Amino acid sequence: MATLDAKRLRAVYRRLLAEYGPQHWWPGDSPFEVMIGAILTQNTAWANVERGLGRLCDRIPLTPQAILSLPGDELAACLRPVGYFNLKSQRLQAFCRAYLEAGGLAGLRTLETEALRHWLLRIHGIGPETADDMLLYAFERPVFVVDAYTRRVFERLGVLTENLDYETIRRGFETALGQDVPLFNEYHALIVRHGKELCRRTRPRCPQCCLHASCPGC
DNA sequence: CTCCTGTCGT
DNA sequence: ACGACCGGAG
Repeated sequence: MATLDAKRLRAVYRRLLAEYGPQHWWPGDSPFEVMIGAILTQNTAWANVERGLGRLCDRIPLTPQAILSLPGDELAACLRPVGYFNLKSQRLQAFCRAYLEAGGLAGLRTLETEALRHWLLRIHGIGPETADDMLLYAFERPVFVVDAYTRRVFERLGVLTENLDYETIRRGFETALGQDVPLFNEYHALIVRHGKELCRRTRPRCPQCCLHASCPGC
């Protein structure tokens, strides 16, 4: 991939921030809650995740020990509004086992970012995007999160070409933008907001889009 | 590529 | 009645 244009990426960021304002993603929750939220929100609307977490919260404290003590089918029942509840019940418990084995937050925090990333990716149910969500929003590591919205928005803008693999895109953004945690945090949140509301897969609302003037896709 | 699944907006 | 949802595994 040709090097991403840093000025272009910053211009897009400024425009999105001016349009939507700060998104305040995951500011108040504990790192552990951010991590389980990252698993539950896989291909799932966040509103449904909040319902699932609320039901779980009513039943047990949100700790790895309590989540592991709950029988898998009862955990799945709490997670029903989330969708994929049987899968996510298993993924959540697999994550909690690994989390405790690693010595919890205190143990994980000592790892370098690359080592922590590889540790996360070895857990069943954690792929590149979920791992990077955790690295950025729970551990505040300078990792740019790439998701389906990122691909769609920047392909339409002519910044990305199709069929680029995850790592290529992630490194492209990180190289262009520098290691800036607050920027990565806000940028990803803005991309999600924009992809959801305006730059939708079908029938994108191009006439209302704040990036319309600089977008060759419409 | 297919499966996993409830909930929302259109 | 759909399609889409802050994806990942087989």
